[in-house]
Amino acid sequence: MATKPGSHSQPFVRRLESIFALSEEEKRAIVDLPMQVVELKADQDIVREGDRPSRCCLLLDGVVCTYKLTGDGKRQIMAFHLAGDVPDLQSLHLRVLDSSLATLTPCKVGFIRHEAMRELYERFPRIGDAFWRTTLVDGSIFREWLANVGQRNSHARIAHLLCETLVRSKAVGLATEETCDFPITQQEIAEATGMTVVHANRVIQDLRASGLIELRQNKLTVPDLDRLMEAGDFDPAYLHLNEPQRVAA
Amino acid sequence: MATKPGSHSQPFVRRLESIFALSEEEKRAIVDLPMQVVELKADQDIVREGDRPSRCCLLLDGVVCTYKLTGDGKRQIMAFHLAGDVPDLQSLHLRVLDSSLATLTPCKVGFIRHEAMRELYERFPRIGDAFWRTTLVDGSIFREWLANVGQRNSHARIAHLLCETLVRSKAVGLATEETCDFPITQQEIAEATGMTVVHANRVIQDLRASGLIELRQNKLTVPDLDRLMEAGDFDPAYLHLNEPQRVAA
DNA sequence: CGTTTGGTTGAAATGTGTCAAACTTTGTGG
DNA sequence: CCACAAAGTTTGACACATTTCAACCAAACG
Repeated sequence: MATKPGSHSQPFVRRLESIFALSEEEKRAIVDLPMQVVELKADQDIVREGDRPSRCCLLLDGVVCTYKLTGDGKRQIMAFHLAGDVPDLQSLHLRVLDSSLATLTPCKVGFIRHEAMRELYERFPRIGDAFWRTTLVDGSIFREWLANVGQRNSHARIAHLLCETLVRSKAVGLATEETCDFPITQQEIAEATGMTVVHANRVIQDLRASGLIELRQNKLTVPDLDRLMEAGDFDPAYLHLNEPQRVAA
Repeated sequence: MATKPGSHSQPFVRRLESIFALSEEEKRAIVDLPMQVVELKADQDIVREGDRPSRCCLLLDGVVCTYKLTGDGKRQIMAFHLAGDVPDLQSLHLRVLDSSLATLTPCKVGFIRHEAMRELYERFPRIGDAFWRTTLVDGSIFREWLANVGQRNSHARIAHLLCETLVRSKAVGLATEETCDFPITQQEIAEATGMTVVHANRVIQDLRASGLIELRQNKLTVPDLDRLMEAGDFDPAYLHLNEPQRVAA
């Protein structure tokens, strides 16, 4: 529960660097952000729709999801977040949260006060651009998920989700060539892809049977990513990884 | 095709004001943005996925949609845009477009060079905040659409879409109490809600039959918005309209 | 170990898609 | 201003993907 700077926010820097080029000075300023580090159990809400938080949540370890509940109690998972993500960065400019945030695994998170974030990006405008850009990448991912759920059949939907998870894990150094952690239940896969657990289960079995994936014990292995990408109609462009940036000022 | 400032961008100011408080000086600076005004026919692409534009598109009149095509040629419409929107504002920070933009009606658009936008918000940081905020509101809408398509049944999906259109139209002064323009075909409704035209048609007939909507000749009338909101599980919070802002500096 | 959580299975019900045709409105050129 | 074409809407019959419900099994865990 200590409020102190330190090497905690290293994953944050790594994540920003996966989509934006930062100078040493900028990285140092980010690492020095004061934050309150907290350990959380699995399946706990961090913030809820309707809250008006005064701080952002930096995920340091574990997996978190953004979700909404519909009127009749069904849950749509809108994003899975990995270490280094700030899933509610948008709360800097949107007073009231429009979705909730929950842990899926035990997590370590750092809470950073909005003022600290604002001071940081006012002092370093390029960090402001980097923050803006990450929220835009998040938006791009929501669009892709919308297309995924709206237009693709159940097999492609799940294949697409698995591709994304592996590619993003690799981008932040959380995966080997063909394997990454996958501590996500079939129930949660179903909620992310807009189908029933029962159906998600049958689809996963099909994907396994066709040799596209191995998925067990919280591990995802993709022996042939190209083939899974084909099956999931997956093109990583929407992740906006490693696009050349404007040169630092 | 004139490159000139003028009163064209008035809708833009109105749109920004619907979610952000601007000073007179800031408004003037926005209205003075140099832009190239162009008239477009219906059903034309403005920019395409994969493009690397050097300018943004400000919609001055008409209706535009953001969409993606999946591998097998199906189209997901991800947003409808009204006068005052800048549907590709994100291109300021995302080099490569991840979705396409097409007119649905004849349109008047103003193209504004990225440099001009950047100069503007570097000179007026609060305008930068306003821009950032509009992209965040867009993101919030994508999330809601994701929940809509992923979790709600077909009747609620369409009811929700119609609620949103009416509420947003009202917010920018494009609607009376219960009626707004609706120059959107059933095919397009279907593509926005992830169903077939045939099914969308049957649902619309149901909604008409239960007296929830009148929808014909490019006009949408909602005699009892509360009832339609109920049917569509619609809560306008995600539009982030008129939230109190931080006071101008 | 027993209990809980997550995964798997089967059979039946149903919402939505498909296909193909007809109808209606809108727009356009003669 | 009519006639025609094009675009959009509506209909019916049928196929099928997905949900529902209910039970069972397997793994994880204190």
